[in-house]
Amino acid sequence: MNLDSIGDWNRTHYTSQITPDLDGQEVTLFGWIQDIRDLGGIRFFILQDREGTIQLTIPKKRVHPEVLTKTNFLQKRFSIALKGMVKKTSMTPRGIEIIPSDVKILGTATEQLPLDITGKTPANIEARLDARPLDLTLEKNLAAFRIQHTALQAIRSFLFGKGFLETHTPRIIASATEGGAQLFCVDYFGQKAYLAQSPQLYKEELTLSFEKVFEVGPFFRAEESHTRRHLSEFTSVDIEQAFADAKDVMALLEQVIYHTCLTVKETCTKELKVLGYKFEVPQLPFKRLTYDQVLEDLKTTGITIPWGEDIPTEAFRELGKLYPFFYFITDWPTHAKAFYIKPREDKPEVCEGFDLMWRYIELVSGGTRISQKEQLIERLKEKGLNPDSFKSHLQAFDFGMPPHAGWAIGLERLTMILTGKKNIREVTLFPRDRVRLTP
RNA sequence: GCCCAGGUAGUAUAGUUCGGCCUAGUAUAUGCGGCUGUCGCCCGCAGGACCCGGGUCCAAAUCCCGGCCUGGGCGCCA
Repeated sequence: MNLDSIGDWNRTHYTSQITPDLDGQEVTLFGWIQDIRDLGGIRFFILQDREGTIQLTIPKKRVHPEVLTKTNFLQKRFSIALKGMVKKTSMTPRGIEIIPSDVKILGTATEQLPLDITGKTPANIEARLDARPLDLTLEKNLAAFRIQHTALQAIRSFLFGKGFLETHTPRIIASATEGGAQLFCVDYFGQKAYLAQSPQLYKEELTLSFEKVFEVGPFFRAEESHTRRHLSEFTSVDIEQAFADAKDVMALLEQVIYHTCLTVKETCTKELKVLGYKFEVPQLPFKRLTYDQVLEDLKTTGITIPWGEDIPTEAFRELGKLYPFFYFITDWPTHAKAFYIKPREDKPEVCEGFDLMWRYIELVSGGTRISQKEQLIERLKEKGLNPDSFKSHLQAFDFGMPPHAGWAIGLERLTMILTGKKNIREVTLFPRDRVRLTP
């Protein structure tokens, strides 16, 4: 098929901007054919663009013969441009339709699409991800990512307002930041290097100069996780603040979450409606549970965990039923947290690390960091890590490391909470997991 | 890494219990035809599938073995 050139046409409106008071006006629209209903003498197309849909109506005997000929070729997902007249009508849900006067075909599509784009026969996640570029055109998916976009925008503007600087630290690193073996190796000009699993060490080093920093970016974990809340590549929203402790950054965090929920609730009403999801903006302050309290609460559900042990998923699920919203867990056993988390001065077996939970999902983890070099070296050794491989990080502690604290939000997990999606891959454009490397 | 479940047209499913009535049903999608107000349009027609390999049996989508692939749970974590 010969495709048309876009020529000097410019879009005058998105579909969502067409209202009944534009009756009689000529508009230029760009978009895709989402659905076709041909009744014989009259033919309807649903035109979709980023912002929504609108009906194109072709009364076959009363439309330009050229338009009729052109629309004979149209199939689902063809991208088109059209000029047409806005017509007020009582016969469409939105009270308007477009009578095209000129149509250009800009892109074609296969006859048999790999997914049903009208939503009559929903596909499984696997089929959806295999055809992800098409899947993302579905209104529900557009809505989910619009919510993610809005959430991130809210977080950024809030942090800017609090004086944080946005930074960019390396993704290619020489040694582990968290310990353990869950790193992807890369060949760096013959040297062994790794993909960063977090910006942890760099953001701490930046508190020496910029004091309050944040970073949004992808990080990599080579864990063979097989769950609906893990990715091999995920997006982290990290902050680190000088002259602050866990209490300070927890207060900041709950404000960030509150502000984000409020913004999404207020500005994404259309998207939430499309998703059929309602969520309550959480009340401040969030509940703060200590690790010890959590163990007590779990006993009432019949789960007994010896002090010092990690809390298994099954227990978190029970806890989520007890606290079906956001809550902090504080005062974790020191050995259960990363080496850079500061032990409490009055009670060193417990640390100043915290998690922000949403039901059973660990959404954020953070804490006061160790700012004394000797203590950090000691903790590295306790964790079985070699201080020599952290040499370049440890030098920062010779240059006046301030007391500091920070946290990291899992952006996709936050999006799950804001959209009601149960599988993290649904809220990741092109998810990477244990088995998926394409598309 | 460990443990479960499962692979049937483009998509989603029925059928597998207890092998035969499966020449594999249904919905939707696709193609063709019809229809002037549809909006999950409607009506008719058509084409389209049992993951791969081996085994048992008169007979395998169905049972057995091996493989491949996928989903989910655990651990770990954001």
